[in-house]
Amino acid sequence: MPSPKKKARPAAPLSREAWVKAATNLIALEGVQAVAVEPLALALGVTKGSFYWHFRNRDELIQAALEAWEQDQSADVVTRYGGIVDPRRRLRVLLFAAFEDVANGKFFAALAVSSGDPRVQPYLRRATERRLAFGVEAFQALGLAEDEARQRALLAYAAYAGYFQLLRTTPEAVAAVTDLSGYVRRLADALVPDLR
Amino acid sequence: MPSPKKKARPAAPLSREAWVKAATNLIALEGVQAVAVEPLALALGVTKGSFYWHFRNRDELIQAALEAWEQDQSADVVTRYGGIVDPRRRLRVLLFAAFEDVANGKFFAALAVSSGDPRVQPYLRRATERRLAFGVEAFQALGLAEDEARQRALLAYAAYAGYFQLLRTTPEAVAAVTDLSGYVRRLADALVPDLR
DNA sequence: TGGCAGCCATACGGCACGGTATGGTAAGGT
DNA sequence: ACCTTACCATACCGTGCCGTATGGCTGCCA
Repeated sequence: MPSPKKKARPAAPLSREAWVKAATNLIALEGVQAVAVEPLALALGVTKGSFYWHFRNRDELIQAALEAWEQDQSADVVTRYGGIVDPRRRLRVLLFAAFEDVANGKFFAALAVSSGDPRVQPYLRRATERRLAFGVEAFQALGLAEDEARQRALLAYAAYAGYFQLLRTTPEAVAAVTDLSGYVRRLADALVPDLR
Repeated sequence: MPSPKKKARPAAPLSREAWVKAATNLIALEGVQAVAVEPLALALGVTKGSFYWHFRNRDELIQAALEAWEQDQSADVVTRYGGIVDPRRRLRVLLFAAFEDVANGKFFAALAVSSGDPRVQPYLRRATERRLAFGVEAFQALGLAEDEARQRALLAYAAYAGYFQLLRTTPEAVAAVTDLSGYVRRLADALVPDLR
Protein backbone atom coordinates (compact mmCIF):
# COMPACT_ATOMS: atom_id res chain seq x y z
CA MET A 1 0.00 0.00 0.00
CA PRO A 2 1.45 3.29 -1.10
CA SER A 3 0.61 5.64 1.70
CA PRO A 4 -2.59 4.75 3.53
CA LYS A 5 -3.66 6.33 6.71
CA LYS A 6 -1.67 4.80 9.47
CA LYS A 7 -4.44 3.67 11.70
CA ALA A 8 -2.30 4.13 14.76
CA ARG A 9 -2.33 7.87 14.38
CA PRO A 10 -5.25 9.67 12.78
CA ALA A 11 -4.35 11.74 9.76
CA ALA A 12 -5.47 14.95 11.38
CA PRO A 13 -4.93 15.48 15.09
CA LEU A 14 -8.04 15.77 17.13
CA SER A 15 -9.25 19.16 18.22
CA ARG A 16 -10.95 19.88 21.49
CA GLU A 17 -14.07 20.69 19.53
CA ALA A 18 -14.07 17.26 17.97
CA TRP A 19 -14.31 15.75 21.43
CA VAL A 20 -17.11 18.11 22.41
CA LYS A 21 -19.01 17.35 19.26
CA ALA A 22 -18.66 13.61 19.76
CA ALA A 23 -19.83 14.00 23.33
CA THR A 24 -22.80 16.06 22.19
CA ASN A 25 -23.84 13.36 19.75
CA LEU A 26 -23.50 10.75 22.44
CA ILE A 27 -25.62 12.76 24.84
CA ALA A 28 -28.35 13.15 22.25
CA LEU A 29 -28.34 9.41 21.66
CA GLU A 30 -27.85 7.89 25.08
CA GLY A 31 -27.72 10.62 27.68
CA VAL A 32 -24.97 12.13 29.74
CA GLN A 33 -24.01 9.00 31.64
CA ALA A 34 -23.00 7.44 28.34
CA VAL A 35 -20.19 9.93 27.94
CA ALA A 36 -17.32 7.75 29.13
CA VAL A 37 -13.77 8.65 28.32
CA GLU A 38 -12.37 5.33 27.27
CA PRO A 39 -15.18 4.17 24.99
CA LEU A 40 -15.35 7.62 23.44
CA ALA A 41 -11.62 7.55 22.77
CA LEU A 42 -11.99 4.14 21.21
CA ALA A 43 -14.74 5.41 18.93
CA LEU A 44 -12.56 8.32 17.88
CA GLY A 45 -9.65 6.03 17.14
CA VAL A 46 -7.38 7.37 19.88
CA THR A 47 -6.72 6.60 23.51
CA LYS A 48 -7.31 8.32 26.82
CA GLY A 49 -3.92 9.95 26.49
CA SER A 50 -5.38 12.26 23.89
CA PHE A 51 -8.40 13.09 25.98
CA TYR A 52 -6.52 14.07 29.09
CA TRP A 53 -4.34 16.34 27.04
CA HIS A 54 -7.37 18.36 25.91
CA PHE A 55 -9.42 18.16 29.11
CA ARG A 56 -8.72 18.11 32.79
CA ASN A 57 -11.30 15.39 33.41
CA ARG A 58 -14.56 13.91 32.25
CA ASP A 59 -16.50 16.65 33.96
CA GLU A 60 -14.91 19.33 31.84
CA LEU A 61 -16.00 17.61 28.64
CA ILE A 62 -19.58 17.25 29.80
CA GLN A 63 -19.72 20.86 30.95
CA ALA A 64 -18.31 21.97 27.62
CA ALA A 65 -20.94 20.04 25.70
CA LEU A 66 -23.76 21.39 27.84
CA GLU A 67 -22.37 24.89 27.61
CA ALA A 68 -22.15 24.68 23.84
CA TRP A 69 -25.77 23.59 23.69
CA GLU A 70 -26.91 26.46 25.86
CA GLN A 71 -24.99 28.92 23.72
CA ASP A 72 -26.65 27.54 20.62
CA GLN A 73 -29.93 28.18 22.31
CA SER A 74 -29.35 31.87 21.80
CA ALA A 75 -30.17 31.08 18.19
CA ASP A 76 -33.16 28.94 19.03
CA VAL A 77 -36.77 29.42 18.22
CA VAL A 78 -37.54 31.82 21.00
CA THR A 79 -34.95 34.33 19.94
CA ARG A 80 -35.57 33.72 16.27
CA TYR A 81 -39.29 34.19 16.32
CA GLY A 82 -39.80 36.12 19.50
CA GLY A 83 -39.84 39.39 17.62
CA ILE A 84 -43.00 38.80 15.63
CA VAL A 85 -45.41 41.52 16.59
CA ASP A 86 -48.78 39.91 16.10
CA PRO A 87 -49.17 37.74 19.21
CA ARG A 88 -51.34 35.13 17.54
CA ARG A 89 -49.00 34.66 14.65
CA ARG A 90 -46.00 34.71 16.97
CA LEU A 91 -47.38 31.87 19.02
CA ARG A 92 -48.27 29.75 16.03
CA VAL A 93 -44.97 30.28 14.29
CA LEU A 94 -43.19 29.51 17.51
CA LEU A 95 -45.04 26.27 18.03
CA PHE A 96 -44.42 25.05 14.52
CA ALA A 97 -40.77 25.99 14.63
CA ALA A 98 -40.25 24.27 17.96
CA PHE A 99 -41.64 20.98 16.74
CA GLU A 100 -39.75 21.28 13.49
CA ASP A 101 -36.37 21.57 15.18
CA VAL A 102 -36.11 17.86 15.72
CA ALA A 103 -32.43 17.86 16.63
CA ASN A 104 -32.95 20.31 19.43
CA GLY A 105 -36.01 18.48 20.61
CA LYS A 106 -34.15 15.22 20.77
CA PHE A 107 -31.28 16.75 22.66
CA PHE A 108 -33.69 18.26 25.11
CA ALA A 109 -35.35 14.89 25.64
CA ALA A 110 -31.93 13.37 26.17
CA LEU A 111 -31.18 15.96 28.81
CA ALA A 112 -34.43 15.11 30.51
CA VAL A 113 -33.30 11.51 30.61
CA SER A 114 -30.15 12.63 32.40
CA SER A 115 -32.00 14.92 34.77
CA GLY A 116 -30.66 12.96 37.70
CA ASP A 117 -27.17 14.22 36.97
CA PRO A 118 -26.56 17.37 38.99
CA ARG A 119 -24.55 18.79 36.11
CA VAL A 120 -27.49 18.92 33.71
CA GLN A 121 -30.06 20.27 36.13
CA PRO A 122 -29.08 23.93 35.82
CA TYR A 123 -29.18 23.77 32.04
CA LEU A 124 -32.51 22.02 32.04
CA ARG A 125 -33.91 24.48 34.52
CA ARG A 126 -32.74 27.54 32.65
CA ALA A 127 -34.04 26.30 29.31
CA THR A 128 -37.40 25.42 30.79
CA GLU A 129 -37.73 28.70 32.63
CA ARG A 130 -36.84 30.70 29.57
CA ARG A 131 -39.29 28.93 27.31
CA LEU A 132 -42.10 28.88 29.81
CA ALA A 133 -41.65 32.54 30.63
CA PHE A 134 -41.80 33.36 26.98
CA GLY A 135 -44.91 31.28 26.57
CA VAL A 136 -46.65 32.95 29.47
CA GLU A 137 -45.77 36.34 28.09
CA ALA A 138 -47.02 35.44 24.64
CA PHE A 139 -50.36 34.21 25.95
CA GLN A 140 -50.72 37.28 28.09
CA ALA A 141 -50.18 39.35 24.98
CA LEU A 142 -53.35 37.72 23.68
CA GLY A 143 -55.19 39.36 26.51
CA LEU A 144 -55.38 36.35 28.80
CA ALA A 145 -55.08 36.61 32.54
CA GLU A 146 -51.83 35.46 34.07
CA ASP A 147 -53.23 32.27 35.57
CA GLU A 148 -54.77 31.23 32.32
CA ALA A 149 -51.65 32.15 30.41
CA ARG A 150 -49.58 30.00 32.75
CA GLN A 151 -51.85 27.05 32.23
CA ARG A 152 -51.74 27.31 28.47
CA ALA A 153 -48.01 27.80 28.39
CA LEU A 154 -47.45 24.78 30.56
CA LEU A 155 -49.81 22.78 28.41
CA ALA A 156 -47.99 23.75 25.25
CA TYR A 157 -44.63 23.02 26.77
CA ALA A 158 -45.74 19.70 28.19
CA ALA A 159 -47.04 18.73 24.76
CA TYR A 160 -43.66 19.67 23.34
CA ALA A 161 -41.63 17.81 25.96
CA GLY A 162 -43.94 14.83 25.90
CA TYR A 163 -43.85 14.56 22.14
CA PHE A 164 -40.08 14.32 22.04
CA GLN A 165 -40.00 12.03 25.02
CA LEU A 166 -42.34 9.65 23.23
CA LEU A 167 -40.32 10.04 20.06
CA ARG A 168 -37.35 8.90 22.07
CA THR A 169 -38.80 6.11 24.14
CA THR A 170 -41.37 4.65 21.77
CA PRO A 171 -40.91 6.02 18.25
CA GLU A 172 -43.31 3.42 16.85
CA ALA A 173 -46.15 4.98 18.79
CA VAL A 174 -45.44 8.39 17.36
CA ALA A 175 -44.93 7.05 13.88
CA ALA A 176 -48.64 6.20 13.75
CA VAL A 177 -49.25 9.92 13.39
CA THR A 178 -47.74 10.65 10.03
CA ASP A 179 -48.84 14.22 9.69
CA LEU A 180 -46.81 16.14 12.22
CA SER A 181 -47.88 19.54 10.98
CA GLY A 182 -51.48 18.50 11.42
CA TYR A 183 -50.68 17.49 14.94
CA VAL A 184 -49.08 20.82 15.71
CA ARG A 185 -51.89 22.70 14.00
CA ARG A 186 -54.33 20.94 16.27
CA LEU A 187 -52.31 21.94 19.29
CA ALA A 188 -52.14 25.53 18.13
CA ASP A 189 -55.86 25.64 17.39
CA ALA A 190 -56.60 24.28 20.81
CA LEU A 191 -54.47 26.83 22.62
CA VAL A 192 -54.53 29.97 20.51
CA PRO A 193 -57.91 31.66 20.15
CA ASP A 194 -59.16 31.57 16.62
CA LEU A 195 -57.97 34.15 14.15
CA ARG A 196 -61.24 35.01 12.49
CA MET B 1 -28.23 -2.40 77.26
CA PRO B 2 -30.88 -4.95 78.03
CA SER B 3 -31.88 -6.37 74.71
CA PRO B 4 -31.85 -3.81 71.94
CA LYS B 5 -32.08 -4.70 68.32
CA LYS B 6 -28.77 -6.11 67.35
CA LYS B 7 -28.02 -3.91 64.42
CA ALA B 8 -26.12 -6.70 62.77
CA ARG B 9 -29.26 -8.68 62.13
CA PRO B 10 -32.60 -6.98 61.45
CA ALA B 11 -35.39 -7.94 63.83
CA ALA B 12 -37.49 -9.46 61.10
CA PRO B 13 -35.86 -11.31 58.23
CA LEU B 14 -36.23 -9.73 54.85
CA SER B 15 -38.74 -11.08 52.38
CA ARG B 16 -38.29 -11.15 48.66
CA GLU B 17 -41.12 -8.65 48.40
CA ALA B 18 -39.27 -6.23 50.62
CA TRP B 19 -36.44 -6.16 48.11
CA VAL B 20 -38.85 -5.66 45.22
CA LYS B 21 -40.60 -2.85 47.00
CA ALA B 22 -37.33 -1.12 47.80
CA ALA B 23 -36.27 -1.49 44.20
CA THR B 24 -39.57 -0.06 43.01
CA ASN B 25 -39.16 2.98 45.20
CA LEU B 26 -35.63 3.43 43.95
CA ILE B 27 -36.77 3.23 40.34
CA ALA B 28 -39.44 5.84 40.90
CA LEU B 29 -36.88 8.14 42.46
CA GLU B 30 -33.76 7.65 40.40
CA GLY B 31 -34.47 5.25 37.59
CA VAL B 32 -33.50 1.67 36.91
CA GLN B 33 -29.76 2.19 36.79
CA ALA B 34 -29.88 3.27 40.42
CA VAL B 35 -30.91 -0.20 41.47
CA ALA B 36 -27.51 -1.49 42.56
CA VAL B 37 -27.24 -4.48 44.80
CA GLU B 38 -24.69 -3.31 47.29
CA PRO B 39 -26.06 0.17 48.01
CA LEU B 40 -29.56 -1.27 48.23
CA ALA B 41 -28.41 -3.89 50.71
CA LEU B 42 -26.72 -1.18 52.73
CA ALA B 43 -29.93 0.83 52.80
CA LEU B 44 -31.86 -2.21 53.96
CA GLY B 45 -29.36 -2.90 56.68
CA VAL B 46 -28.09 -6.17 55.27
CA THR B 47 -25.40 -7.27 52.85
CA LYS B 48 -25.26 -8.79 49.41
CA GLY B 49 -25.39 -12.22 50.97
CA SER B 50 -29.06 -11.70 51.68
CA PHE B 51 -29.81 -10.48 48.20
CA TYR B 52 -28.24 -13.39 46.39
CA TRP B 53 -30.22 -15.76 48.52
CA HIS B 54 -33.52 -14.26 47.32
CA PHE B 55 -32.53 -13.51 43.73
CA ARG B 56 -30.35 -15.09 41.10
CA ASN B 57 -28.92 -11.75 40.07
CA ARG B 58 -29.61 -8.06 39.75
CA ASP B 59 -31.59 -8.63 36.60
CA GLU B 60 -34.13 -10.76 38.37
CA LEU B 61 -34.86 -8.02 40.88
CA ILE B 62 -35.36 -5.41 38.21
CA GLN B 63 -37.60 -7.69 36.18
CA ALA B 64 -39.63 -8.45 39.28
CA ALA B 65 -40.13 -4.76 39.99
CA LEU B 66 -41.16 -3.99 36.43
CA GLU B 67 -43.44 -6.99 36.33
CA ALA B 68 -45.13 -5.92 39.54
CA TRP B 69 -45.74 -2.51 38.08
CA GLU B 70 -47.26 -3.90 34.92
CA GLN B 71 -49.53 -6.14 36.93
CA ASP B 72 -50.68 -3.17 38.95
CA GLN B 73 -51.53 -1.51 35.69
CA SER B 74 -54.42 -3.91 35.31
CA ALA B 75 -56.00 -1.76 37.99
CA ASP B 76 -55.06 1.52 36.35
CA VAL B 77 -57.23 4.25 34.97
CA VAL B 78 -57.87 2.66 31.62
CA THR B 79 -59.38 -0.46 33.08
CA ARG B 80 -61.09 1.43 35.87
CA TYR B 81 -62.81 4.00 33.74
CA GLY B 82 -62.80 2.37 30.34
CA GLY B 83 -66.28 1.08 30.86
CA ILE B 84 -68.07 4.42 30.97
CA VAL B 85 -70.56 4.44 28.16
CA ASP B 86 -70.84 8.08 27.23
CA PRO B 87 -67.69 8.70 25.19
CA ARG B 88 -67.37 12.36 26.15
CA ARG B 89 -67.64 11.65 29.83
CA ARG B 90 -65.34 8.66 29.55
CA LEU B 91 -62.61 10.74 28.00
CA ARG B 92 -62.88 13.50 30.54
CA VAL B 93 -62.97 11.19 33.51
CA LEU B 94 -60.04 9.31 32.10
CA LEU B 95 -57.96 12.43 31.67
CA PHE B 96 -58.65 13.67 35.16
CA ALA B 97 -57.97 10.30 36.71
CA ALA B 98 -54.71 9.92 34.83
CA PHE B 99 -53.35 13.23 36.04
CA GLU B 100 -54.58 12.55 39.52
CA ASP B 101 -52.66 9.30 39.88
CA VAL B 102 -49.43 11.07 40.68
CA ALA B 103 -47.59 7.98 41.90
CA ASN B 104 -48.19 6.16 38.66
CA GLY B 105 -47.29 9.22 36.65
CA LYS B 106 -44.03 9.59 38.45
CA PHE B 107 -43.15 5.97 38.01
CA PHE B 108 -43.92 6.23 34.33
CA ALA B 109 -41.68 9.26 34.03
CA ALA B 110 -38.96 7.36 35.83
CA LEU B 111 -39.28 4.53 33.35
CA ALA B 112 -38.96 7.02 30.53
CA VAL B 113 -35.73 8.17 32.11
CA SER B 114 -34.47 4.60 31.96
CA SER B 115 -35.70 4.03 28.43
CA GLY B 116 -32.18 3.27 27.34
CA ASP B 117 -32.21 0.09 29.36
CA PRO B 118 -33.34 -2.79 27.15
CA ARG B 119 -35.16 -4.31 30.11
CA VAL B 120 -37.62 -1.44 30.47
CA GLN B 121 -38.35 -0.93 26.79
CA PRO B 122 -40.96 -3.68 26.49
CA TYR B 123 -42.84 -2.42 29.52
CA LEU B 124 -42.73 1.14 28.30
CA ARG B 125 -43.86 0.10 24.85
CA ARG B 126 -46.74 -2.01 26.07
CA ALA B 127 -48.01 0.68 28.43
CA THR B 128 -47.82 3.33 25.74
CA GLU B 129 -49.49 1.17 23.14
CA ARG B 130 -52.29 0.23 25.47
CA ARG B 131 -53.01 3.77 26.49
CA LEU B 132 -52.71 5.24 23.04
CA ALA B 133 -54.91 2.57 21.53
CA PHE B 134 -57.51 3.28 24.14
CA GLY B 135 -57.30 6.97 23.44
CA VAL B 136 -57.71 6.52 19.72
CA GLU B 137 -60.70 4.29 20.30
CA ALA B 138 -62.27 6.79 22.64
CA PHE B 139 -61.89 9.66 20.23
CA GLN B 140 -63.25 7.57 17.40
CA ALA B 141 -66.27 6.87 19.57
CA LEU B 142 -66.88 10.60 19.43
CA GLY B 143 -67.34 10.27 15.71
CA LEU B 144 -63.92 11.46 14.68
CA ALA B 145 -62.01 9.98 11.76
CA GLU B 146 -59.12 7.71 12.57
CA ASP B 147 -56.40 10.16 11.59
CA GLU B 148 -57.88 12.88 13.69
CA ALA B 149 -58.44 10.52 16.58
CA ARG B 150 -54.81 9.46 16.44
CA GLN B 151 -53.65 13.05 16.52
CA ARG B 152 -55.79 13.91 19.51
CA ALA B 153 -54.84 10.79 21.39
CA LEU B 154 -51.15 11.47 20.82
CA LEU B 155 -51.64 15.04 21.89
CA ALA B 156 -53.36 14.01 25.08
CA TYR B 157 -50.76 11.41 25.85
CA ALA B 158 -47.88 13.76 25.11
CA ALA B 159 -49.41 16.30 27.46
CA TYR B 160 -49.62 13.59 30.09
CA ALA B 161 -46.08 12.34 29.60
CA GLY B 162 -44.68 15.83 29.32
CA TYR B 163 -46.40 17.00 32.46
CA PHE B 164 -44.87 14.28 34.57
CA GLN B 165 -41.52 14.66 32.89
CA LEU B 166 -41.53 18.34 33.81
CA LEU B 167 -42.72 17.51 37.28
CA ARG B 168 -39.69 15.27 37.57
CA THR B 169 -37.01 17.39 35.97
CA THR B 170 -38.08 20.88 36.96
CA PRO B 171 -40.82 20.77 39.58
CA GLU B 172 -40.45 24.51 40.22
CA ALA B 173 -41.68 25.21 36.72
CA VAL B 174 -44.80 23.15 37.24
CA ALA B 175 -45.39 24.57 40.68
CA ALA B 176 -46.18 27.91 39.08
CA VAL B 177 -49.45 26.37 37.98
CA THR B 178 -51.21 25.81 41.25
CA ASP B 179 -54.53 24.71 39.88
CA LEU B 180 -53.91 21.31 38.36
CA SER B 181 -57.56 20.54 37.79
CA GLY B 182 -57.89 23.77 35.87
CA TYR B 183 -54.97 22.69 33.77
CA VAL B 184 -56.52 19.34 33.00
CA ARG B 185 -59.89 20.92 32.34
CA ARG B 186 -58.26 23.12 29.76
CA LEU B 187 -56.70 20.11 28.13
CA ALA B 188 -59.99 18.28 28.08
CA ASP B 189 -61.85 21.27 26.69
CA ALA B 190 -59.29 21.60 23.95
CA LEU B 191 -59.50 18.00 22.87
CA VAL B 192 -63.03 16.84 23.60
CA PRO B 193 -65.74 18.56 21.56
CA ASP B 194 -68.01 20.63 23.66
CA LEU B 195 -70.84 18.99 25.53
CA ARG B 196 -73.60 21.43 24.79
C1' DT C 1 20.23 20.17 12.98
C1' DG C 2 18.99 20.66 17.43
C1' DG C 3 15.38 21.64 20.29
C1' DC C 4 10.81 22.57 21.68
C1' DA C 5 5.73 22.32 21.54
C1' DG C 6 1.82 19.78 20.33
C1' DC C 7 -0.34 15.48 20.40
C1' DC C 8 -0.77 10.88 21.65
C1' DA C 9 0.27 5.72 23.44
C1' DT C 10 1.28 2.75 27.22
C1' DA C 11 1.23 1.33 31.68
C1' DC C 12 -0.31 1.71 36.17
C1' DG C 13 -3.22 2.44 40.49
C1' DG C 14 -7.74 2.86 42.36
C1' DC C 15 -12.77 2.59 43.05
C1' DA C 16 -17.48 0.81 42.55
C1' DC C 17 -20.03 -2.68 41.51
C1' DG C 18 -21.61 -7.62 39.94
C1' DG C 19 -21.30 -12.12 41.10
C1' DT C 20 -19.39 -16.48 43.63
C1' DA C 21 -17.88 -19.30 47.45
C1' DT C 22 -18.23 -20.48 51.84
C1' DG C 23 -19.12 -20.38 56.45
C1' DG C 24 -22.04 -18.98 60.42
C1' DT C 25 -26.34 -18.41 63.25
C1' DA C 26 -31.12 -18.71 64.84
C1' DA C 27 -35.52 -21.42 64.89
C1' DG C 28 -38.02 -25.37 64.62
C1' DG C 29 -38.81 -30.17 63.84
C1' DT C 30 -37.60 -35.20 65.49
C1' DA D 1 -29.19 -33.54 71.50
C1' DC D 2 -29.10 -33.51 66.62
C1' DC D 3 -30.10 -32.01 61.96
C1' DT D 4 -32.19 -29.23 58.63
C1' DT D 5 -33.83 -25.07 56.65
C1' DA D 6 -33.92 -20.23 56.19
C1' DC D 7 -31.30 -16.34 56.12
C1' DC D 8 -27.32 -13.69 56.22
C1' DA D 9 -22.03 -12.08 56.70
C1' DT D 10 -17.41 -12.18 54.96
C1' DA D 11 -14.02 -12.62 51.75
C1' DC D 12 -12.75 -12.90 47.27
C1' DC D 13 -12.28 -12.17 42.04
C1' DG D 14 -13.48 -9.94 37.61
C1' DT D 15 -14.64 -5.90 34.96
C1' DG D 16 -15.29 -1.28 33.43
C1' DC D 17 -14.24 2.99 34.16
C1' DC D 18 -11.53 7.41 36.00
C1' DG D 19 -7.41 9.62 36.54
C1' DT D 20 -2.02 9.91 36.58
C1' DA D 21 2.66 9.29 35.15
C1' DT D 22 5.69 9.01 31.71
C1' DG D 23 7.65 8.34 27.58
C1' DG D 24 7.43 8.57 22.83
C1' DC D 25 6.70 10.66 17.88
C1' DT D 26 6.16 14.56 14.50
C1' DG D 27 6.45 18.85 12.60
C1' DC D 28 8.12 23.45 12.86
C1' DC D 29 11.23 27.09 13.87
C1' DA D 30 15.70 28.96 15.07
